[in-house]
Amino acid sequence: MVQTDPKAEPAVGRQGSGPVSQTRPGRPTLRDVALVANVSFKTVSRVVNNEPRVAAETAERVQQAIRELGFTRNFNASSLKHSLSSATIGLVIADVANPFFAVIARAVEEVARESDHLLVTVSTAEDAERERDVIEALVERRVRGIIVVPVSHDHRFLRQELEHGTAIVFLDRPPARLQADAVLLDNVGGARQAVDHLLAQGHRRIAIIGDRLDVYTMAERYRGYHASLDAAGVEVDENLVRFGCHDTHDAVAAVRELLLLPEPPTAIFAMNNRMSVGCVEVLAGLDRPLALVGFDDFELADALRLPVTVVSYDVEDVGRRAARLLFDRLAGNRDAPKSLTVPTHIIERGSGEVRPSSTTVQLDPT
Amino acid sequence: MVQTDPKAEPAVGRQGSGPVSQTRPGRPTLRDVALVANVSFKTVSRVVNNEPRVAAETAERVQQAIRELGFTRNFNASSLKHSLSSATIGLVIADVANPFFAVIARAVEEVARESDHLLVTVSTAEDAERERDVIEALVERRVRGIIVVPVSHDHRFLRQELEHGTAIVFLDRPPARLQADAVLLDNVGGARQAVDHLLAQGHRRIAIIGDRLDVYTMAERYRGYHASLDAAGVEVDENLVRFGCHDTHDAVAAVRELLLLPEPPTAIFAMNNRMSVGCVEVLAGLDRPLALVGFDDFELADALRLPVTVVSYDVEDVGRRAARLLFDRLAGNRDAPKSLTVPTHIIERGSGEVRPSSTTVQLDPT
DNA sequence: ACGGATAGTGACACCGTTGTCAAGACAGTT
DNA sequence: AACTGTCTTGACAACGGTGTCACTATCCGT
Repeated sequence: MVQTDPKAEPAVGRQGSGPVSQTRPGRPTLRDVALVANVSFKTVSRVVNNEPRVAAETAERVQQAIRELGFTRNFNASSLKHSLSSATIGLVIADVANPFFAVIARAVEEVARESDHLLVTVSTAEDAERERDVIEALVERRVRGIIVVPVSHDHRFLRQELEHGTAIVFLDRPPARLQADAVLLDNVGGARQAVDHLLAQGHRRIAIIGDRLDVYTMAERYRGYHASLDAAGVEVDENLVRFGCHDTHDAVAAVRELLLLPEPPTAIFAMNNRMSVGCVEVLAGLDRPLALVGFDDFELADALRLPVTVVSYDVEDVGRRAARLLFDRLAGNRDAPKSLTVPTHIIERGSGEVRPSSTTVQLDPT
Repeated sequence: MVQTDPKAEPAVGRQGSGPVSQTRPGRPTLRDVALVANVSFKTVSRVVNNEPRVAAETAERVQQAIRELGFTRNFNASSLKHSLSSATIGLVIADVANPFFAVIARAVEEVARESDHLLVTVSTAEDAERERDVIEALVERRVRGIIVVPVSHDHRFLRQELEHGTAIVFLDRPPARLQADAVLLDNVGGARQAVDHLLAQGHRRIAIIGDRLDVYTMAERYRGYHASLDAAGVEVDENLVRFGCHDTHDAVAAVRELLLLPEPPTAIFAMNNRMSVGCVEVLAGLDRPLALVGFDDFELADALRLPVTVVSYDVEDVGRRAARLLFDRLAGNRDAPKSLTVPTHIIERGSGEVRPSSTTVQLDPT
């Protein structure tokens, strides 16, 4: 039972009947199994990979040893050999806790699983430096492909990766200074729909609340806002334009400020789901609510005190398409980079159909 | 300058001034870089790892070659060498798109990032077989640790993994037939708080809606429900007990059924955030709403037509603690398995403070 | 009885990297 | 000039697997 042989022999006695106590830390390898089963490690490899040319009796003995030692193949080592890297893809997003990204993550993971790949999800927190770092980390791990919601404005550093065979698909925002696949939304069109809708209700003082303008989607949606107002001959009042709101909390503050203006808006266009939620928290407390249309649908939007009219689109589909594009590349597709645009549509729930009130809205400034 | 050695030479000409066109597919290796920089591959390895003993001029030449070829170290190969596997941990959850899990994922990723680890997130969809499969896949990739929200009721298959050095922490639900670390909620206590609260408002017919009873958290919360009613001397009416609701949709159906009972409930205890949302969707449409207390807080719960009273707890903290426990193990802690229980508290928002109505509630059965 | 096919197995090189060791160059000592 | 030490570099063996090939034993047909 107790062995004193100081040499490389693993802690296996094999003269008892009970399970062997694995003294040595670390995982058993093919060689350890081979020693126990009394075959060469190559034969163990054959058994592990279900290769045909193994005698049934030998295979059984090997299986027994595998169970006994709790052997599991080292996937990294085997993929090292045939150089096709770990069956893994990467997803680079801003923040998993944001429902938009969470749904994307689920869709991508689902497609990945269909192709027997694992998904590594990493967050950038909208930081360009972190973006480079995490992509670097993924490349070092030799993921086969990366789906990225980009932050930085220069993706030339990815050109060599593409040439080396890593598939890269951009999601929600296009690549900058790089030719690559992308799945985007009709941001301009969606924003136009939103603002057109508010204009049609008679609104003229339409505020807009969003994140930093250097985020691609924000810029695009702002373009749509502009285009809609321009087409209607309504001048943009810079006082009603509020960028730089990063989260719900910022949006709440922005709405409060808007309401305290000498000439407050009668409607708000919230540029993403975070902004919408912030708006709702304030607007729900008002007697005579402002009109609100938000970009992005979100759960419970219809169960709120003020059910929110939104510009919606199939988020799951966005993720799925990006993942499909990626696996298409991995399967060998060498066509020129493709860019898909997913359409948007408006869902009327009430908040967007509020008419402008003649009297100025009151807010208790707390 | 030009070398004509027919052997092992990669597709690199090096007689021009412009960037070298990489004809050969596949990634450059240390050897490729070495060939270009005219040093041994070991020297390149030194440069890549910032080892001290390299002449400045040599290092510069190597760096140049690295940039030129777009070389990136193969992390899998290096971790193969020193046998401490890829700096990666795994997170096994039911579904990333569920806000509870999304927040957990973010918290875990954050802690992982602090320790320079990547996070692989995989979903089980509450399927025990998939649980085994994905854990197997993670182990094959030699993740250093796994945080798992378990589904199956027998985790003995993980014992050998633990012995082999893979850290495993259970989250939200305890391990079955295995000694391992866990971070849990005070499910019984939380449920008691919820039902006690409803009893205090005068309710006696308190319905309960939840997922399958074989999910640990459901069973525990049901115990709390029972305990509370028992203590108050109220008999449990089986008609008011609705299990097997997997999603929001199922919950909606369950509430509809409850309302059509000859003796409908005056209050509902929703056993998780999915159930609460389902309840809200129905209750918000009623003239005289039933009382509702939900387990799990959720975004916008306070902006709903019927602001929802919930049993809350710090979800982020749950994830963080699990991750800390994991990295603590990876750092070498060999203490006996620990089990943490995160406390819960009630947040009153209105729905839980509705008094029982004397008249029977009416529902238009659509 | 003999050549050839085939089943079963092992030896060995190799994947891309790091650790170990040794060797060459050069400076400073004695 | 010989010796020591430091700096710089390369050869070579791992790490844990897989692919290739060669070898033995058996089986078949003639």
